[in-house]
Amino acid sequence: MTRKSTDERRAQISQALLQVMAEHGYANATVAKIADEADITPGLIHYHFATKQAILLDLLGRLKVGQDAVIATRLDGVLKPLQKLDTLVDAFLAIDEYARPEAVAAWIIIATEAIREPEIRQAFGAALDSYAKLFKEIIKEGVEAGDFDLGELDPPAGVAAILAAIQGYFALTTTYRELVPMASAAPATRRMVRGLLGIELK
Amino acid sequence: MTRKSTDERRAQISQALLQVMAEHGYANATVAKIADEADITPGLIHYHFATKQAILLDLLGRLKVGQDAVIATRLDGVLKPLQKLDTLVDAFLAIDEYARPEAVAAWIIIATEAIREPEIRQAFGAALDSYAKLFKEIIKEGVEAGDFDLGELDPPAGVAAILAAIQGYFALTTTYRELVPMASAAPATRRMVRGLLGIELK
Amino acid sequence: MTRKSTDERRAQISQALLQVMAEHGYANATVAKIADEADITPGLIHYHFATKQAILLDLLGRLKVGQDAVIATRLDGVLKPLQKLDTLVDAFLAIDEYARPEAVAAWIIIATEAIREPEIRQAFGAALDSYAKLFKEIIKEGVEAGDFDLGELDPPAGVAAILAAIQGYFALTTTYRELVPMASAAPATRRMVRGLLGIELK
Amino acid sequence: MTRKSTDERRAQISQALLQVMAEHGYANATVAKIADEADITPGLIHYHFATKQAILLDLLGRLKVGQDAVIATRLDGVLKPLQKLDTLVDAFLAIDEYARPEAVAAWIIIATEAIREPEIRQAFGAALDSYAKLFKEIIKEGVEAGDFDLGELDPPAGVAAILAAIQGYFALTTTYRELVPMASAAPATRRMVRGLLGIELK
DNA sequence: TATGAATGAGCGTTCATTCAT
DNA sequence: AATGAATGAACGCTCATTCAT
Repeated sequence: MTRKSTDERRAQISQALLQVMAEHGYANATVAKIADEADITPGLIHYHFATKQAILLDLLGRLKVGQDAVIATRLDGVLKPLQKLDTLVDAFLAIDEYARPEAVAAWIIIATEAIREPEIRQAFGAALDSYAKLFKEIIKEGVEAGDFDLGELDPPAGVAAILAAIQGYFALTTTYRELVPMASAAPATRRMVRGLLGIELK
Repeated sequence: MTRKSTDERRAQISQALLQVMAEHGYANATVAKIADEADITPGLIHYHFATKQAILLDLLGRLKVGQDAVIATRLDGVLKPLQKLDTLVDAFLAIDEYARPEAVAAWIIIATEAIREPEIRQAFGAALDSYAKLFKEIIKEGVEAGDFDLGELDPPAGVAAILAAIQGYFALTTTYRELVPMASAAPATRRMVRGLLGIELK
Repeated sequence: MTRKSTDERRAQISQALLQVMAEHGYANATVAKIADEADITPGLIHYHFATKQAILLDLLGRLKVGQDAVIATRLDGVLKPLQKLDTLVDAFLAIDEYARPEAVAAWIIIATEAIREPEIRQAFGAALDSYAKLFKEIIKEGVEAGDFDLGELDPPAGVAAILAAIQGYFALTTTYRELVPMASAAPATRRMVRGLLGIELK
Repeated sequence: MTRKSTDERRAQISQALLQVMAEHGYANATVAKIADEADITPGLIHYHFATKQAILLDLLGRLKVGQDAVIATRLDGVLKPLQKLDTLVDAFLAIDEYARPEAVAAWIIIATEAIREPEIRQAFGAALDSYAKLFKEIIKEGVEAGDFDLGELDPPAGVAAILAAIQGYFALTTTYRELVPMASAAPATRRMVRGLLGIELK
C-alpha cells in the first residue's frame, strides 16, 4: 500500500463514501464497501475517521466547499439581483444538473439522514443556512431596488421557496429522473422564481 | 392479544412503521421497534409481512390511498384549471402542512430508499406518476383554454416543476423546518405556479 | 436447538462464562467462546443479555446467592461467636477450598474487573458489604460478650482483616497454588482470627 | 522527540503501562494509550518491546526490584524474627499502603493476568517465591529460637497465610477501599501474624 | 531511534428472519 | 393468529503488530 498523507486519504475515503452511498444509501454503505471502493482496508478507514458518521460529515463539508467555489466563480461580475438569482439557480440545477448525480444523491441522502441524526442535522442545517443567507441578501437587494415584489410574503419565505424548488429537483432527478425532462429544471425554476418575485415574464 | 383480521393487523403494522420511521429512519426502524410500537411481537409481523420492505410498500400504498381521498374530496366541484392547481397545492402543502409530519417524513424517507431499492423505486414512481398525470391533465386543460402559457417549456416540464416544489417543501419542512416560515409553503408555491404558467399576479 | 426458558438459559450462559473466564480471564472470554461453551450461538447470548458485562453481573449474583445458601446452612444452630467465625472461615476456605476453583477464580477476576468498571465495582462492593455485615455482627457480639478483644482496632478493621485473608487465599490458590499447602488455608486463618481478636490459643 | 537510551525508554514505557493499567486494566491498556501516556508513538513501543506482554513482564521486574530495595533498607539492622516480620508487613502495608496505589493495582492486575498467561504466571510466581523465601527463613529462625509456635501448621503454611493477608489487603484496598479503615492494615496484620505464630499479645 | 500509516484478525453487538410451540 | 426463543450473517469498530520512511 502506497502511503498517503492524512488529508489525501480522508478525501479519498469521503469520495468512496459518495460513490457507494449513491448506489446503496447511507445505512447500506458499509465500511467494508467503502474500503473496497477506496481500495484500502476497513481498519485504515477507522484510522482516519473515528466513526462512519464522521466520514459523512467530512463528505458534507467537501461538497459544500466544492459548491461554494462553483458559486463564487459563476457569481463573479454578476451585478443585477435577478441575474444573480438566475446564476445561482443555474449553479445548482443547470445543464450540469446531471453532471455529478452521485453528489446530488449524496445531498438528499444526507438530508434524509439529518432527520434522525442530530449531528448531521446540525451540519446540514449550517450548509443550508449558508445558501439561505446568500439568497436572502440578493432578494432583499432586489426588493429594495424595487425589482422584486414578494406580495404578502417576506424574504425568508421567498428563500425557502427557491431552496425547496432546488431541493425538490435534486430529489426528483435522483429518485425518478423520468419525470424531469432533460434540461428543464433550470428554466422552469427561473420561471417560478419570477412568479415568486412578481417579475413580468417577457 | 386479541386476534384481529389480517387487514387490520397490516394497517396497524404499517402505521407503526410510519411512527418509528419518522424518528429513526428506515434502516433503523427495526422489526423489534415496529413490533413494540404496534404492541405486538416480531414474529407476528413476519406472519403478516414476508419482509420488512413489504411493510414499507404497504405503507406507501396506504399513504397514497389516503392522499388520493383528500385530493378527490377537495377537488370536488372545482372547475377552473388554476383553481384546481391551487387546490392541489393546498392539498399537499396548506396549513395542515404540519398536520401529519410523520407521513411527510415517511414520504421523503421512502423517496430516499427508492434510490437503491428497485421495488420501492417502482412503487414510488407509480405514485408520483399518478400525481403527475393529475397535474398534466389540468395543465393541458389550462393551456388549451389559453389560461396558461408555459413559454418554451412543455407540460411535463411544468408538472415536474410543481412536483419538485412540493417534494422540496416536504424535505425542507422535515429536515430543517426553521427555514420555512409558518404557512408560507402553499402561498409561495401558488406564486411560483403562476410564474411557471405565465399567469399575471393580480 | 431445544427451547429453554429464559432463566434456564441465563443460568447456563452465566455458567459458561464462569468456565471460560477461569481459563481465559474476562477480557478474553469472548462471546464466541462463551457461546461455544454453552453450545449455543452468539446471537442467543445477546438475546438473553444486553451486554457481555450483564452476564458477569448475573454470574456475580448467582455466586453470591450460592455462597449465601452455603453459609446459611452451615451457620444453622451455631451459637458462640468464635464458632460462628470458624464456620464462616470454613465456608469460604475449608476442605472444599479447591472444590470449585472456577468459582474462586471468577471471584478474583470480578474483583479485578471492579477496579475499572463502576457497575461491576458497585455490585462487587454490595456483595462484599453483605459479607462484611455478617462478620461485623458476630465480632460485635463477641466483643460485647467479652470473648473478643480487638486491642486498638475497631470492629470494621477486624472485619477487613478477615476478608483480606479470605480474599488473599482466593487469589493465591488461584494464581499460585503451589505456595499454599493443601488444606492449610482454613486452619491458618482460624489462628489469624484468634490473634486478631485476642483469643488465647489452647 | 529527544532520543533516549533503550533502558530509559523501557522504564518510561513500563511506567506508562503502570499508570494506564491502574485506570483501565491490562486488556484495555491499549498500546495507543500507553504510547499516549508516555508521550511517544505506538511504533516506538514495539521498537523497544516485541509484545505488549513483554512490557508487563518488564514492569513486574521493576516493581519487584523497587520493593526489594525498600525491604532491604527497612530490614537493615533489625535482628529479632518477630521484629523482622513486623518490618516486612509494614514494608508491604504500612501507612504508605496508599502511597503508590497504581503499583498496588498493577500487582493485583498482574496476579489476575497470571491465571491465564503462563509466562506471566511464571514471573509472578518467581516474585512470590522470592518473598516466600524471605518469610520462610524468618519463620524458621523464630521457630528454632522458640519464639514462634505454629501449632499443627508448618512454616510454608505460615508463609502462605501472611502472603495471603498482604495480597488480600492489596486487593481490598484497590477494589473496595471503603471496607478498609485508614491505616488499619498493618496493625491488624501484625495481630494476625501473632495469632498465627502463637505469640502472646501484650 | 523514531514516526505514524497500514494491516488483518477478531471483537461485541445487531437484526431480519425462522420456527417450535 | 400469535408467541418469543433461536439463528446466522453481517455490521462498525478495536487494536497489537508491521513496516516504509
